[in-house]
Amino acid sequence: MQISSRFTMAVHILTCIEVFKDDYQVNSEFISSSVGVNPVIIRKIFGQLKAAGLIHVQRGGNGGASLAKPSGKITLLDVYRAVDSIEEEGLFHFHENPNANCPVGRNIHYVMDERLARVQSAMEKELSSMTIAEVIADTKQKITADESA
Amino acid sequence: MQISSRFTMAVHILTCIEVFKDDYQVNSEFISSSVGVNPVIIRKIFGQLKAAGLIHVQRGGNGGASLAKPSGKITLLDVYRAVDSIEEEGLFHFHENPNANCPVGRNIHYVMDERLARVQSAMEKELSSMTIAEVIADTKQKITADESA
DNA sequence: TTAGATGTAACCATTGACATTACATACGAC
DNA sequence: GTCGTATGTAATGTCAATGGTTACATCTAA
Repeated sequence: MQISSRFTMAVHILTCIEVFKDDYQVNSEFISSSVGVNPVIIRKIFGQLKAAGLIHVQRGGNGGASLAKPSGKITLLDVYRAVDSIEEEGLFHFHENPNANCPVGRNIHYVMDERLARVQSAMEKELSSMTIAEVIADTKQKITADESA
Repeated sequence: MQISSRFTMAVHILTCIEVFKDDYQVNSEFISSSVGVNPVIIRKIFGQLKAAGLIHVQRGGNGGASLAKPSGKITLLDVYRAVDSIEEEGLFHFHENPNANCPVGRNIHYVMDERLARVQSAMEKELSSMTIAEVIADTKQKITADESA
């Protein structure tokens, strides 16, 4: 089982918004061309990023998206939480019907929960240490390097 | 997207094997009752755990499963890798058709890969720090505590 | 040889992701 | 105010993975 590509698409979207903001109208059509998916998919992710307070979205002519806060203040954890609804469920999915009449079945959930939470925390800590600003910086640097080659 | 419940089932299975080995014949039927799923599911996970060298499985009367190595030598990462085929794919799923004609689309994969690998490593490091022996010890302790209450 | 266990193939149902069309809704410019 | 343009979202379809279940071949200890 893998984490949905919505996450990498969302990072891609935020990067595009910032990189192209001065030169293009960054709307769902424009971004869909860069990401390589249907514009509707982009709009749905727009909705999730907007709900999380990461971007502003405007309708109408000259519409499109813009960052709601500095890229240095947006961590990959923010993005991950915005598009993957792990809040309620957690990263791990526990089997649902362990037998309460079995000593192991009755206690395994309790015993594992703390450990699974630690694993998820480790992952989230790493995600929270990275910002969109860094991704943008690396991308721009790569673009420049490619052009001079 | 969540990690398959096969992982927590596998931990449950390994715990059962060790906890009940002296008092019961621990076969797929027995375990399925504790885990709360169909015996065939248990047998499929048997196959994955066996392929990973974590258990021995024996057919026929008095058959069943046993640990192939001390529980203290089996980490949760071993179990995770045994049942979730993340080896080839990785934890994250990248969108597959970024536009090579777009400066961002052309480079986003390269820029993100290193970061995603770091996140996965952080998670695996945490998983590798926990052993089945610890899960068993906590489970036994919980059972004793419940009985004396 | 036989009872009992695993190994596995062949289904089915459900779920979630992602794709796509279509259209209602909102906003800016004139 | 109307008109062009972009978002918001419902409806539908496809595809893959999970988990459930039945059935049966295969193996093994007694």
